[in-house]
Amino acid sequence: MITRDDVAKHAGVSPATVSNVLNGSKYVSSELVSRVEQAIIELGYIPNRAAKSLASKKTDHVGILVPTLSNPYYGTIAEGMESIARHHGYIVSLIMAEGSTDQYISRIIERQLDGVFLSDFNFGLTNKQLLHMKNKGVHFIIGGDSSRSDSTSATLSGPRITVNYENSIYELLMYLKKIGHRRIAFLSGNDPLITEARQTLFLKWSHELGFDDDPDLVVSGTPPYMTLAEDGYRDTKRLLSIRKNFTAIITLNDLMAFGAMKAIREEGLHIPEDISVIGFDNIYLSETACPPLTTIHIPKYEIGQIAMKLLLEMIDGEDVQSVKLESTLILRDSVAPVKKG
Amino acid sequence: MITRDDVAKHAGVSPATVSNVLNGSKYVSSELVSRVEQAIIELGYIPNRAAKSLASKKTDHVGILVPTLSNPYYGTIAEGMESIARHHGYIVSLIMAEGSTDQYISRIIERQLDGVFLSDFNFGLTNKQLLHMKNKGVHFIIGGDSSRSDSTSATLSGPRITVNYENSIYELLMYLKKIGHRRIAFLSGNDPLITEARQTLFLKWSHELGFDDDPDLVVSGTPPYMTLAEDGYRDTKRLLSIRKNFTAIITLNDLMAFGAMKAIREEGLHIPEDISVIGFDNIYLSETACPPLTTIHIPKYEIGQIAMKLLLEMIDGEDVQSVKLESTLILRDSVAPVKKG
DNA sequence: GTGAAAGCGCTAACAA
DNA sequence: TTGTTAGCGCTTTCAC
Repeated sequence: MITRDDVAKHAGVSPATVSNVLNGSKYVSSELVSRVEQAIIELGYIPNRAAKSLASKKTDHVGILVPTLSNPYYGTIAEGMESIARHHGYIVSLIMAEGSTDQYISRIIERQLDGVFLSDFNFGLTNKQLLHMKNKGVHFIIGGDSSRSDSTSATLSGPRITVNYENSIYELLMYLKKIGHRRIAFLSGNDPLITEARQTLFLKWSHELGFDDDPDLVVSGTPPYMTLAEDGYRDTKRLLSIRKNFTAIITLNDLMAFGAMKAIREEGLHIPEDISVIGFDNIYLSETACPPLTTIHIPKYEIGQIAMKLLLEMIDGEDVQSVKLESTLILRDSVAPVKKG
Repeated sequence: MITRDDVAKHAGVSPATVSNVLNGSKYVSSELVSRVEQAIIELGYIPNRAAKSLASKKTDHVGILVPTLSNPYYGTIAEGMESIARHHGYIVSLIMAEGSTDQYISRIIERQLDGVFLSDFNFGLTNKQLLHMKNKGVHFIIGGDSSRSDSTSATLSGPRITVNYENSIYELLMYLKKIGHRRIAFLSGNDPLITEARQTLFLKWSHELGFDDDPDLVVSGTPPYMTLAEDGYRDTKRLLSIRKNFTAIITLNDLMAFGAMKAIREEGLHIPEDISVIGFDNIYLSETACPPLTTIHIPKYEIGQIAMKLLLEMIDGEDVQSVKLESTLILRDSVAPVKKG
C-alpha cells in the first residue's frame, strides 16, 4: 500500500506537507504543491480514510434511515441525498429500520456516522435516543410529517424537513366538492394511535367543507402498519364490502392508491366513473398508472438534497433551521365528477 | 469518548483482554468475560470503527453500485444485500453510477470498501478497472446479465450472479405462439451495440419458433439508454406510429412495460385484447398494474442476499464460484389470445 | 513556508 | 489464560 510517507519521500518533502497540499489546510508553495501532486499521480496514491477518520474524528460518512426501498419514494430521496454527498466527498449508507430502534441507533453510533437523515418520522425513536446520538456526535435531520400523539413519545426535537400539505389538501377537497363529491374515504395505513399529518389535515378540511362525517370512512391500518400496495388493496376491499357508498378515496401514498385501484377494479367498478382515487407522493409511476393517478406531489429528490445540505452545515458547526417545503396538487385522470343520479 | 482502555481499567484487565472478549478471537475466562461485559455496559462503551479498520485493514463496509433507485428493482436488491450485511456487522453504502467509471471506482477504492456488488453489468467498466479494484483489496461480484459485444470491453471476468432466462423466455414464447401470436415486438432500451441477454434469447427463440422476423420490431433505445417508464412509452409510441401490426410487445423490464401500456392505451387500443404486454423483473408493482402485468420474475431480494454472502466468503479468503439463478414466468392478465379475424 | 513528533483507538504478534 | 507493545496512516500542534 502506498502511504502518505511514500509520497513525501518520492516528492522530497515531509509527510505534513503532503497532508497540507491534500487538504488545502495550510499554504504550500506552488513549487512543492506541484511536486507533491506529481508524486501522487506517479505513485497512484489514495489516502486512507480510516486513518484520516481516526485522526480527525470525522468519517465523511452519513446515513439515511428508511423503512423500505420497495417504495421508490425513499429511493428517490436517497438519490437526492447521495447527489449532494458525493460532491462533498461523503458517502451515504443505507440504514434499514429493522429490528428495535436501539439496534439501528447503535449501528449508526458505532460507525460514528457524521450525520443521518431520519427519512420518516414514525420509526418510534424517542427524544432520549436522539439526544444519545447527538451526544455521540451524530448530527441528524428529521424528515416525514407525522406528529405522534401516542404516549410513547412526544414530538421529537431537532431540525426538520417537513412538507406543507395544507394548501394542496384544501385545493384537492375544494375541487372534489365542486365536482359533486360528498362521501370521501381516507386510508391512513397507520396505527390509529398515530395522528398522521396528512390524515389530520384531511379531517380538518373535510369537516370544514361539509363532507359527510362518517368515521367508518377513515380507515386505519393493521399491524405492522405498512403502507404498501397490498395494504391499500386489503383496506379498500374491506371498505367496499361494507358498502359505504363513497365516491372518492384518498390514500396515504401512491402505493396504497395502486392497491386501492386494483381492489376497485376487481369489484367491477370503474375509475374514475364510479370512484375517484387520489394518492400522495407523486412517485414517478403514478403517471403511468391506469388511469394516471391524481396525487399530491412531494419534492422527494429535493428533500434528499436539502437533508444532505443541512447535515453538511451542522457538521460544519453551523446552526440549522427547519425547512418547510410545499406540496403540489397534480390533477390526472383518476378523478372525475360524481355521476348524476 | 470512552475507549477500550477505559473499559480495561474499569474492569481491572488489560486492553487486549477487552479486545479478546469483544472479538471472541481468543479464549477468555468466563470470570473476566463477565467483568468486561459489565464494564462495557456501565460505561456505555462503543468500539471505534475507524481505529479498528486502521489496525485490521478491514472496514466491514461494502457498497452496491446502482444506476438508479427510481426503479424499485435495485431497491429490492439493496434491501436483500443489507439484510445479510447487517447480521454480520457490515454496513452497505450506496454508490450511484454517476460520472465517469473512474470516478466511482475511485470512490470505492478510497473508502477501502471490503467489497462491492456491481448490480448491473452495463456500467461500462473494463477488466482493467476491475483488476485495479481487486489489487486494492476490494472484492466484487458482478450482477446483471448483459454480455457486451461492443469494442469497449470484452466479457468482464470475476464471480457473477446471473439469472438463467432461457427457460422462461422459451416458455413465454411457446405460450404466445399457442395463443396465436406471430408478430412480437421487443423493446431493448439499450445501446444497439450492446447485445443484451434478454434480447439475445428472445431473438434466438423467436427465430426458432418461427415468429415473424421483422427487424423493425426490435427497438433499441436512445442515449442515454435508460430503461424507465418514459423510455418504454416513447419507444412504443414510435412503434405504434409506424403501424407494424404486432400483437404482443415484450419490454426489457417492467418499468418500460408500464410506459408501453400507457402508450397503447393512449392510442385507443386495449390491453390485452389488441396488444399483449410482457415485462421483465416482476417488480412488486407489476401485480397492481392495469391489467396486472405478465412478466418474468427475477429473484431480486435473493440476488442481493447471495451477493452479500459471496462477498463475505471472498473477504474470508474463500474461493467463490459464480451463481446462476432461475427466472420464472408469471402469467397475469396483460396477455391474451390474438383476436380472430 | 516547512517539518518533527505526539497522538487518534485498535489489532495482533509475542511475552509472561 | 492474560498482558505488553509495536505499529496501522493520518491530523495537528508547535518549533524551526
